[in-house]
Amino acid sequence: MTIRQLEYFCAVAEEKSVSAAARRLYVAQPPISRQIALLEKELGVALFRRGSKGMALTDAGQSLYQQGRQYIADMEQLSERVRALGSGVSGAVRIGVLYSTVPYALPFIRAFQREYPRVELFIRLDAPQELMTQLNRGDLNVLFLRAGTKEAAGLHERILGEDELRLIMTAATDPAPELGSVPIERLRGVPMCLLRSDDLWGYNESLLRECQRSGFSPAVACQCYDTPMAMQLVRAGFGVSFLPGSIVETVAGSGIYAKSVRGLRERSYAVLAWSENGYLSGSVERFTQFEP
Amino acid sequence: MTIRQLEYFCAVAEEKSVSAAARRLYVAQPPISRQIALLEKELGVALFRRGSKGMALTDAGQSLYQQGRQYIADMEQLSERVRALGSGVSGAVRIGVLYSTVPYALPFIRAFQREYPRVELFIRLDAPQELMTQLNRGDLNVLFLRAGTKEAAGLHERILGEDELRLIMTAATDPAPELGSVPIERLRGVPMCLLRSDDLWGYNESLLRECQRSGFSPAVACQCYDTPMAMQLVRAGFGVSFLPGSIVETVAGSGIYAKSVRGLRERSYAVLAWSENGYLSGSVERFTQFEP
DNA sequence: ATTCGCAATACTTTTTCGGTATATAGGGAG
DNA sequence: CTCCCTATATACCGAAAAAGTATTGCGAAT
Repeated sequence: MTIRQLEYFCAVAEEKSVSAAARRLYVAQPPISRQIALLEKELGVALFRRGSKGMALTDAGQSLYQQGRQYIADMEQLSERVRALGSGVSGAVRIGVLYSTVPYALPFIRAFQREYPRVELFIRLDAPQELMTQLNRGDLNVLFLRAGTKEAAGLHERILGEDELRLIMTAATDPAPELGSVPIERLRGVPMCLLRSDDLWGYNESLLRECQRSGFSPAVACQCYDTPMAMQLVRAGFGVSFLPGSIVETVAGSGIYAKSVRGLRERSYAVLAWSENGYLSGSVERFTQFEP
Repeated sequence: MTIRQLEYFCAVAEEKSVSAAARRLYVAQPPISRQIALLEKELGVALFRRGSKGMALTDAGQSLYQQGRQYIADMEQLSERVRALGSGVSGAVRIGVLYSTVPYALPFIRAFQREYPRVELFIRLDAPQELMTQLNRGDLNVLFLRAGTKEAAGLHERILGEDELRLIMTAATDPAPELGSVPIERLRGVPMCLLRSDDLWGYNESLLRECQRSGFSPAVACQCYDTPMAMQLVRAGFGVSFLPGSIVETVAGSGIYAKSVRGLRERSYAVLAWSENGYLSGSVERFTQFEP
């Protein structure tokens, strides 16, 4: 029993005529007769009562017709679903977002969602180490990260935007209260709350280099693992910290503000990253190539 | 997309290997590769990730596999259902039963039901004219009737059993209270409640003939259309009546009893009848041929 | 680096499927 | 009642598709 036999059969059942069905399907009449006969032989049932005024369904034919039509429709739907999945218009994308990339990630994700509303999106906000672990485990498909000067191993990266590194502080810890921007020399001896640098995608290393070019080493007050914690530390007066410019707006207020650092040329890049090896599903592929 | 392609695909998905699937399906390996490739081309999706350690499903493949297995199972089930319908092990039979054939009909139907429990049975008890109308309209498929000496037109008949015609009466209307059986001459002048004879399958005609052979005409008290009414009339003392022997037991009691009529040679045949022209579904065919 | 295993490709053979021509049956008109 | 018309079934042929055999190509493991 093949799909084609079912289609022929249903056409004949609807037209109540082999000839009419043949015309509708753009084939000759004998093949239809033959396939119907084969189907009947295989099932061991007469599906039609042959009369000179056309073909009428038997009980068995009636049953086959009702279910057969549904069956053919199911097949179409099945193909369509898989096709959609392959082309990326449906499926799922699991996204990991680093806190400081939120200003890039959210508009991107939103635009993608508008374009492909049938793709399920899962979003996880976490620290870079966690995100990487989950990417490698396959629990996440793509990450919004910060790229440093180094190339990350085993990752495809796509730059979404670049930011100036800005100093954030409270009024009490402002190294240059009288100026609109802070000369880098003023950072000498100022306690800083830095994000840990054992991940490849931070900006600490380059920051340290910049300070050393100015002839001093920064005073590290403490290190933390995520941006929100660093913000809390700054707010509590532990010291100052650095953030990419674009994220500053979302965390400013409540006693915290940002200034540029004159002489700090280092910039931070927000990137979309995904695994170099390993398989990308259609929807993930679409996501990585998506242009908002 | 064909069923065969789906089957090949599912086998490969399960074995995670083209070669293993080929062995399982008793075909060579290249056809499997080719059909998979064709399927992928048609759907525009990679269904497998090819590695030297076998084939692994992609997301699209995963989806197709889950639904495809179900789909194939559905096809099997579809075939089976139609086959069953054709062979008569499932389906429906609409049965009309004449009151006086109940002792034959019920055991027959019960035995059929035991043999083919998946066949739906609809049973209607009615007067012969009604039953015939419904048979001709196609509302009923088979009838349990009484056959007279005449052949019924347009009906196949199958004799299920024969009965002596017995006289039923109350003590007050017994024409021969002192005898165990009634000589036919005693019926002279005895009022009778007869079933109407304008149907072909009654026994009135032959009964009248028998009386006339004995030299008298029966005194007709009244005529009715169905056995239960005749019974009520007898019970109420309108007169005596005739019934096939086998039904007498089910209606005896409550003042009514039966006696043989000596000299009445006419017998009544319980028959299973179905339309001569017109199409018989598998289950109806089975029913008509059924031997309890 | 070599070899082994497995999937893909090239090519041949067989089967199946569709097309043309024709036979056959049933119904309606004269 | 006969003829004809319509519609389905059958016969046969050519084309397309599928399976089989042989071979290549690619990765991984030793």
